[in-house]
Amino acid sequence: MLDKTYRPAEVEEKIYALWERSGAFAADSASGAAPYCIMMPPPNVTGSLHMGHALTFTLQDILVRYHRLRGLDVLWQPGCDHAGIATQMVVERRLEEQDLTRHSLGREKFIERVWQWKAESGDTITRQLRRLGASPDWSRERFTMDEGLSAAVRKVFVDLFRQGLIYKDKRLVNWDPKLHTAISDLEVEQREVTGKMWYFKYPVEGRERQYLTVATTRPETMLGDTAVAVHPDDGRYKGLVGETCVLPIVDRPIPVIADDYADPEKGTGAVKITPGHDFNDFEVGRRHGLEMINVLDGDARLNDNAPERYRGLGRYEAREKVVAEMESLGLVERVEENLMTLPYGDRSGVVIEPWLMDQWFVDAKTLAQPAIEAVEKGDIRFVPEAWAKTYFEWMRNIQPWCISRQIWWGHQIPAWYGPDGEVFVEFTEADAHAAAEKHYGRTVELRRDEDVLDTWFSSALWPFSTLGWPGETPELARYYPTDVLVTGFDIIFFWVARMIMMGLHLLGRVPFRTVYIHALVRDVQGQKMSKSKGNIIDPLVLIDSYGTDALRFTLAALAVQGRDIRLAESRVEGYRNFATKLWNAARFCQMNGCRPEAGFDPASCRQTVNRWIVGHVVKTAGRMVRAMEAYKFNEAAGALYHFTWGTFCDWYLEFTKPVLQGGDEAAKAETQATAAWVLDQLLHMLHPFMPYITEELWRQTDAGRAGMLMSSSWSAPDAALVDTGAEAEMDWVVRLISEVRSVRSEMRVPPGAKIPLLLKDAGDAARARLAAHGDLIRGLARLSAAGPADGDVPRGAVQIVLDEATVILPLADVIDVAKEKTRLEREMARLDGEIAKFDRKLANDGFLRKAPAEVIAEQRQRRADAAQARARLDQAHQRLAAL
RNA sequence: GGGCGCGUAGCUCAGCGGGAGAGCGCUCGCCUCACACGCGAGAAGUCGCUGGUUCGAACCCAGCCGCGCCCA
Repeated sequence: MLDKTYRPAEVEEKIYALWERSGAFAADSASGAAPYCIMMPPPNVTGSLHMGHALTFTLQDILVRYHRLRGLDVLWQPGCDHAGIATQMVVERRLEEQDLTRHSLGREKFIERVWQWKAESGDTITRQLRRLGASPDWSRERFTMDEGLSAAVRKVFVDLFRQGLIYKDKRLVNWDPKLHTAISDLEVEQREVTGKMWYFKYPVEGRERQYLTVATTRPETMLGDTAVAVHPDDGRYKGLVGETCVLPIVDRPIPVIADDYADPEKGTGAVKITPGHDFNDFEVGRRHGLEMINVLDGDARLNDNAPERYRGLGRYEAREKVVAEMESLGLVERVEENLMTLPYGDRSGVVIEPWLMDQWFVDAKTLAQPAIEAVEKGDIRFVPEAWAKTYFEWMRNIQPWCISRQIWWGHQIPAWYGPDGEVFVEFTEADAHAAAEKHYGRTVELRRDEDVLDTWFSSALWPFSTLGWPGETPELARYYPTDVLVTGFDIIFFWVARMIMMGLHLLGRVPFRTVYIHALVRDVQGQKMSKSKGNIIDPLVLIDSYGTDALRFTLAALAVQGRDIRLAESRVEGYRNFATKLWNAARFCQMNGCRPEAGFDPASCRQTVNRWIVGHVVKTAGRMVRAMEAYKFNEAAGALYHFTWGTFCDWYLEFTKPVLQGGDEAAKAETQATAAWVLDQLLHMLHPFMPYITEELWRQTDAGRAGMLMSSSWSAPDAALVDTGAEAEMDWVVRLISEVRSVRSEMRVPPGAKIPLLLKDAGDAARARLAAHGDLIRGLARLSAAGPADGDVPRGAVQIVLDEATVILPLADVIDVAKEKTRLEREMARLDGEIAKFDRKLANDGFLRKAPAEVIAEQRQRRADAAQARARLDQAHQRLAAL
């Protein structure tokens, strides 16, 4: 016998172990079934489970469990990402505690420490994924730093280099002065801050007391100025173009140049140009062949290119000193408050410096072209479709991708330099030596490039490197292209776009056919969850309180396309209650001998209630399947929730009570088998959403079952099983009972009191229905008797209109005739309003001419129904008045 | 500045051309033999504003107001 409540903590661990041990997660590439593959977005090894993970992995697990049940050979490929910068930061912080730095340790020892750390705590996230009930093929787990995946990275680097798609270039990059590495544009966060705008006067050479005023938010960079630019059409400065300014403090002559970049509307219209420290200025510098002076070092301190008294100062100290000095020179015109955006490193949180240096780049523009076309042609579909726009927007304006990082943890770039700086990009060191020997005609010392690659470079290969590429493995042939990629919009650029580019370029085929983009999980106020705000909801805490299934169901029910999820704990609690409800429905079935019957055919049901519930199962299954195919998780969850609670529990199980306790053995046996079948269908349909409780119920409701629920198979029952007659009949019963209950409650009839019911003016169908379902109507409406009214209507009765019939409840003791009259009058007035509305519509010539015939017919029917009800109410009213 | 999205019941949100819905909360009544993590009944909304298209608009279009996100 099942316990009274479901206790997830006692079930989940046990069930997960059963699943995993059985091998049910594993893909079977030898099976004859069609393949279905999802690549798990690899979480950081350093990571621990947060709400975003909970959502994305829940949705993926729903998809893979659903497709397994549908009989497909499912591969959900798991693994972790080495997360270069993040992981290195964690390990460095740990070293700090022991007064060590990575430099004191040396590269090799440091890398050892990182691997050590990964071995100790790298499985935290995968352990937590197991608690979520995730069912990937763990036997195929991969790590981006695995030898196989690393070899793929080296091969891609070498190939792209030879194709000219990877190159080394001296450009301005985003330099993180705290982490001492370049980062890509995407790793830079633009934050709005209030700063100052200083207006500096630069003296014009050879013109006494004449100045050009330039505005700057970063005074310290003036030490690297190499020009002042004005707009070519700006009349104010016409005569100055070609002249020379004397850069104050530095005393360097710099030209006044004409360039469109200078905006006459902004500031003074004259702008200082620092090509070494500003992206826009860099372009201006290129156009005019300006000198590019770098005045900062890797710590963002002033270097030897600055005047001696500035050297070694931090950028902010230098700023103060420059301002002070300009002031003492009388060259500060004014200072204003200024709202501006500053670039911050997303990991370090410090202001990024544009810094001129040699870095490796991917020619993203070339790779983007086919990737854009793939989405345009529909080879890849975004769900919701709107995200394709975001994708196009970025892809069409894509910049060279800076892929080198000045850190140690990651894939070291396979490039070696000869004594004269000649570069040899090769798959191995031996190859590099061979190439160098060929080049120089002798053996030379080679120095390997110190840098490692952006982590996203290896993630971009994930959909095929995990399948054994560049080897031609059976897995690659079978599972690539994968079916769907499930992820958040925040990494469309970081990851999705790059996988598409790499997949198309290297394999000639898209990596996935569909990209499902889900929402962000926010708190109830709609705030993004973050540690600093302290509004984090820990999924593991929710799991501890309410069970994994409740959390999963909540996330699915809230996963509406195109809208962020505001997570309130009360929702999780509500779905925990739902799990308990399901549990108790199963308990009821069990207590009443409803055991699954082998070979049960729902089409063979004779009992109306059973034919009715079977039809509902069919409809629910249809809704669920359609929703799943459209990635409308909320609709699938909603359909299952409403059927389970609102139909199966609220009505069907109540309907079965008289039968199950009655003496008609045939009806009883059929009902037991049907109830068991319905529950069985429910367990299958709910399993992807609530895997633990459904699996546990599967085990407990029938000891004789052969396998596990997760490995069983399910297909939607035949649509032909819907019996519209049974539907109309039971719908009538439901309406009758609901009406009676409503009146009882309104009239304050004590819940325990049994009252008689009479049905007046009923047609044959209604009379038959009342007779057929008398037992359950009496039980659920708490009636002493229910039968047709043949004689006069008793005095002091409440009257309810039900289609053509009137339901009479003689309640002489409790009824207040005046109040009852008012109630009927209110109801009649409401119907009059409705009828008038229909009449207006039906009198409208335009409506009759242009509206579809079925809409007109429907309006006519509804008018007729309303009129009938109105007439019955009128009769009821007259009967009351006659009292 | 450019782009995207959102304003529907107290809260969180479905619905996106022909009858205003759900969950939570609230009110009333019930320990009714599966379930009080429950059962039954109910109250509650000029569907942001203004105009347009249409026989018909919460739904389509335009403008406005408010909010959010992304990119410069």
